[in-house]
Amino acid sequence: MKIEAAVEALAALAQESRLSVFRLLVQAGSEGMAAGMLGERLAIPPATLSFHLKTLSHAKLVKSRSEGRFVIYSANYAEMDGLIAYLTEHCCAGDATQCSPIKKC
Amino acid sequence: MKIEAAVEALAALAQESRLSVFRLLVQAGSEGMAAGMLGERLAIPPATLSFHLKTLSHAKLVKSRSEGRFVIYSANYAEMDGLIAYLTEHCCAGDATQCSPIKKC
DNA sequence: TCTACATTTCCAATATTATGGAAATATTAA
DNA sequence: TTAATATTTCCATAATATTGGAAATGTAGA
Repeated sequence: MKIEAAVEALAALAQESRLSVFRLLVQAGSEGMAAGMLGERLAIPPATLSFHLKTLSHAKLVKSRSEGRFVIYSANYAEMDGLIAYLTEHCCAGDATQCSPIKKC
Repeated sequence: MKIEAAVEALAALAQESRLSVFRLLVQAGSEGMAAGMLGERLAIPPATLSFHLKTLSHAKLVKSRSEGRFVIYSANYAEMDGLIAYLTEHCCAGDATQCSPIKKC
């Protein structure tokens, strides 16, 4: 992952509504969750939610698929994996033992 | 770590200059690096750098100490640890094996 | 086709963030 | 004390992000 992609992923997650959406999608697992359900659960109006989902999609942190008139969003674990790997590699370098995921090994 | 702190840490890192500063401080290790050296290495004007360092400090991602007329900044590994742990716990939950730091174990 | 519903786009208002010159502050050395 | 250097604060400007109502788009069922 390049620094530009890392910045974009970090920015996508650096907003409480979006981080909440992402967490909910992680909980939802691979089945994902419809946009409307996300909005209902988090009390976010449709237009606002759509804006945030677009931001997360553009950062590749979520995927979407259509099912009838529903749009089902799901977390993209691969991209999150990439982000965590980036942070672990570039932001713990030289002192990697201090970062918890590695410390656990 | 609460969601508010996670958002603040993510926001602090979600800007290329600041992420570069943090990476440089990680490389610098516990000795840290003077503000002026950071600005020189990254070609960031003093006022701009000071603004970004304040943002990183407020998010607790960097610490600073004075040495004479220099202010030495250093990475706060503990907070980065906390952020990575938060992301690993809340953003990979239920499917934790898909996140690389754990996959490596 | 018509109606209902899900979601997105459009748009404008508001809020937040980023930038950097200039002045202020702080420290050291002469 | 004075001059030099390091950093921060002040400030105005510009850029970007957030919000959500209303209209548009797309889909399913009657």
